[in-house]
Amino acid sequence: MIRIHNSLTGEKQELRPIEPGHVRMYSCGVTVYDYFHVGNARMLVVFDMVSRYLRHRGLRVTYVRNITDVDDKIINRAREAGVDWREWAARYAAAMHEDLDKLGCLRPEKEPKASEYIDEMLAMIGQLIANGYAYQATNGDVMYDVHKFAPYGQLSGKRLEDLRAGARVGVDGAKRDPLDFVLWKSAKPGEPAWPSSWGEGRPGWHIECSAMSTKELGQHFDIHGGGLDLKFPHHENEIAQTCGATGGKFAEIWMHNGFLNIDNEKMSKSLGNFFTTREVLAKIKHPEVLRFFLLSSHYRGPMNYSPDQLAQAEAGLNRLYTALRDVPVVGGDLYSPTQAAKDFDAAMDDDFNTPEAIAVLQGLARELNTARAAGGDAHHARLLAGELRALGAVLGVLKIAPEEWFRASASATAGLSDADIDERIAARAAAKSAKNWPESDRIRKELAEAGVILEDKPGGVTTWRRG
RNA sequence: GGCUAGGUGGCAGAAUGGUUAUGCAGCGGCCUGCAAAGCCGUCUAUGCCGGUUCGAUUCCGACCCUAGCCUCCA
Repeated sequence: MIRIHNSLTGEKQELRPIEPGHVRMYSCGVTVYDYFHVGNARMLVVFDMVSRYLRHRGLRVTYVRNITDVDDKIINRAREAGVDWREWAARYAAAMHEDLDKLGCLRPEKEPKASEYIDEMLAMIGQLIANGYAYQATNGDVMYDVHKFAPYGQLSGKRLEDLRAGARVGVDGAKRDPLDFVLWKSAKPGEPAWPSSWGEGRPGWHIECSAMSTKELGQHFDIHGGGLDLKFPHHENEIAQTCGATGGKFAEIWMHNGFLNIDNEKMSKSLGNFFTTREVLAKIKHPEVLRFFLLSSHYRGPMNYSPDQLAQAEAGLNRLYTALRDVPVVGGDLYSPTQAAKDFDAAMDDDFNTPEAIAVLQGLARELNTARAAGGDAHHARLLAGELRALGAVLGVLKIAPEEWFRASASATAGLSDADIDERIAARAAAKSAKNWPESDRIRKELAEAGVILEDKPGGVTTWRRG
């Protein structure tokens, strides 16, 4: 039984797909106005992990993650650069795919772009007006009338009075209520616009997700996810829109991932404390390091980004790859579900407890190290290695050959080449056979200073890895 | 001010009404020419004050602190 924390109720509930055996899930993707930052990466990796795990448990998954390509930020950036907004969005959508591929995120079944769903948005807005939930304001914008939707605030636990008491909502003269939000913005010169019954204009951000999710998954589906900061107002507004237009149910379970902070503060442009995923990927040994780090803490809690944390993630992964090292894989990985596999599933079944699942992997590594030690059970070791790889794959890690992992370097260009290293090792082997220990140690130290660690194995074999 | 989440050992991070995850780091041992890796052992913890209980880190209440949302934001 898979249990998931539902933001709507604040409690864990059993996942019972509306259509038996088939989970339909949607997550709000990124706005492609720039390279996405590591905070975005957390959300993308988290929901990729969710979809991978549900598939691992034998469920069919239809995962839809949108691309927001109609947005103020895109329009402004494109204008500053003197580029067409479509071209600008396409450029960063392509970059996003490159980085996501590196991070091991599978492509969702559908990746709708907002600009291709204008008709669906207009239809939904029309329905909202017909149902009495929306109105055209004096400035031409079409607004959602939050008073009319009784459950408004249910997801975020906010009441309209409390929101107003906040007194931080700017008063817009065109709105009946400061909390009303825009569905359709009337056209401004030089901005993208589409014709509509309410005049030329473009969609508001919130209506995009309602229209795309309804079109691709139907109005009633299983899981809707996104970052915690989208809970209010974005997801609250999505509920108001979809339920207001269709009169039916929307997502059964709402999932929100916590923030990735820097120095215990949320990343933000104003504080200048954010990193793009692209620049982080360039600094680490392998993309799996970032992915492993992002999954090393429970998805709902906050976590802190720091180089030290990445180093710890690399160390953890090192241990797992070390266990897999030199264990022959014959005809693909052998997988025989054991207690560890059951423990892994039990941890993941409980609201995707990836830290505990990783602990199971570490336990498996220990078992594997024992089995493959001199005098151990080589056949058992192969089974364990296959299992470790299979479970790692569910989290999207341990996907490369151990040798590749150990030869990878955080700084791809600097340092010694593989051939250089082999040459020094040969020189050291000669010194060793002459029992010239000072020379042997000198070479080892020299390599260590270049970031290469040597390991003498039984039988006079020396292997190396980049630290 | 309103609402929400959280405060666990040197670091990160789970779990749990009583038997002290996991990884990194440290210490001791085995192994090694010496190392590295591995294995074995081992030291550090549950913000503060009350309450319930045979017993609370875990449940309840107050307090302190932190973060987030209330405005675009994963």
